[in-house]
Amino acid sequence: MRLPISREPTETECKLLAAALEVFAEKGLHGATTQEIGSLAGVGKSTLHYYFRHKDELYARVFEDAFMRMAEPLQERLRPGLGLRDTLDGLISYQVRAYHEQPAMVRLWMHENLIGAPVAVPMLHRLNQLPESPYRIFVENLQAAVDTGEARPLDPVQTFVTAMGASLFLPIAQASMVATIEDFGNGSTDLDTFVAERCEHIVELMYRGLKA
Amino acid sequence: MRLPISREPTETECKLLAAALEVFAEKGLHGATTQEIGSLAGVGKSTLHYYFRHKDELYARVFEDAFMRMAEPLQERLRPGLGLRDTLDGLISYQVRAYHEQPAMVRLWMHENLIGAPVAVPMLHRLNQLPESPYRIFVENLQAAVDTGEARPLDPVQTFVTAMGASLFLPIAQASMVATIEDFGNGSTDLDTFVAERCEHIVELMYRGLKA
DNA sequence: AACTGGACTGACCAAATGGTCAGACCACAC
DNA sequence: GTGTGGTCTGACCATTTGGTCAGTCCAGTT
Repeated sequence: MRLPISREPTETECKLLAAALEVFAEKGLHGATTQEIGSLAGVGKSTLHYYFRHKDELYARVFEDAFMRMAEPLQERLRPGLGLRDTLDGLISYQVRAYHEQPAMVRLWMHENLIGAPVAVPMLHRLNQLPESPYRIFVENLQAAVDTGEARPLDPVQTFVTAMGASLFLPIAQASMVATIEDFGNGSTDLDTFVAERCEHIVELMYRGLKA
Repeated sequence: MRLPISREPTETECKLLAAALEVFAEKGLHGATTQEIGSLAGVGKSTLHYYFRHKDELYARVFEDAFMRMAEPLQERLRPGLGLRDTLDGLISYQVRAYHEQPAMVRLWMHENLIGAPVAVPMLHRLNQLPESPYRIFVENLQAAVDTGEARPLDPVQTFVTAMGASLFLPIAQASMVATIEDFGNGSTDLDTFVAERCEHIVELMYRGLKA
């Protein structure tokens, strides 16, 4: 009867977390049903409520896990002291590739944004407080590039938002954008090669646009 | 008893469409309830089903109306023959401002993307077929700039995606991004001034990044 | 064998969902 | 007055929802 607290997660628990990630990413917090998550994990929905009292608690747990799993590799790529181009490349190349390969993460985050980001906003504030926050380092490296004269004067926060948008927009709006790529692209390019070319395109565009 | 077909829309019908836009933008097709839309319009949900047989039909109608209302002004701004900078500015300035002022449209479109864009994709294909499609003109103007040597060689479709992402990302991910702006911004800037500066920032960045 | 406690479930509940339908209401025509 | 036809609604229905709960099952301990 007691709820399990802080111990090695059961195999069932892991299956539930994996199933929940999939279903929450597909349908969002409100669209997902505990029934469907349970079935996908191979258990009844009662078992879900046994491990995670409420849907919201499971959701918060899933989102935090997924978010940290995506943000961690950024910390290796974005080191303090990197030059303008390496800083841009560190953020953009990783995000373009990672989110293309794991579209579930983008979907999960978009659903989260559409309900007001109740889990993401506190997480971001906590993360950005730390000196090793990759986003903080990106902004600080940009500011340093401005100070040393490598980059022209610019608002590093604006540039951060632009870099994020350029990297994430394709997976975010994939359903709509693929239609346009089909209409205007040279026809032979499939989505995978388009994404592969995308890293170089964004980094080159932004580097040229930012350098002094 | 008969369903009304092709006549001047009743006042109630207009109220329902306006209410539906608001609720669909907030909660998406599946999250919205006919009950809530009806109440917001000041009628019972039976009235909604009287005018629009099914929720899906109302949704498709609302989305198509809203999409065309947003795309139309672009046709005035994006004319064939514009130079590189004017083409960039035509798309970006309008979208940054319009979607900041009407965040409901972005939300509606994001929800639509998350369910696979069943209404948007056919619409886009239809729109892009036309020679006066603003997206087509944007891409063609970019290609022309490359051909005349005003711009360096580049893939105009990649550039289109980048321009869309840079313009739309802030309203798309507002809930999360505002947190980061608060953490790293200079503190005094509120969202409105950040958005105002955003147009110039993106256009300048992309123009410098694209020109030969 | 008897007991314990965690893992798990089927049956159940109140609430909410999209949708239906018979009929009320009302301005207008005859 | 007596229709008529469009507008609108309350009551209703089958289904699904998140969540509860009593109780089953079973490995380990004594």
